[in-house]
Amino acid sequence: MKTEPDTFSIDDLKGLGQEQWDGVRNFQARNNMQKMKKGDLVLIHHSGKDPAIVGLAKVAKEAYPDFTAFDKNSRYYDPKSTPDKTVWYMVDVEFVEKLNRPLPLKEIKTITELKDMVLLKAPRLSVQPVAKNEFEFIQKLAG
DNA sequence: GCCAACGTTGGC
DNA sequence: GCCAACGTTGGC
Repeated sequence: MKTEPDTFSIDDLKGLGQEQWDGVRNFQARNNMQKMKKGDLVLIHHSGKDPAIVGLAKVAKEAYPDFTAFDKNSRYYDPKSTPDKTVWYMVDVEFVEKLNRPLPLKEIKTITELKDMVLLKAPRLSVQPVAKNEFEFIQKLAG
């Protein structure tokens, strides 16, 4: 899962312990969230300045309606989604750990084992699948 | 249903 | 700050 550290960083998640991953307004990303199961591990990636995979989280609650879409005052308000007919969903994410060594995007690009990562092919997709071998490789490298 | 225009994201 | 990639919108 990607996030802008200026908006919500791994340290923010660490401080809160757990948080609702709201504001996802992209169908592909939403579909990926709906596939998540409680306990699934999640890599957290910072986008923007110094893009890097920075930490680990896990799914604390499976997909449920993102109510910020119903709130006219929310920056994530979307009239397409109503309580009766929900379009957007979110999951709850729980902090697990920060990587001992954040893995910069620049470095990911040079690693053969990680060359097929969705992160490199669809940099704009905010919730994306990670292959098992990719995940294990990153854990071993940066854990 | 297609496609141009536009806005947003994210890497550099 | 720029630009490429991509998703969404709206006119036809």
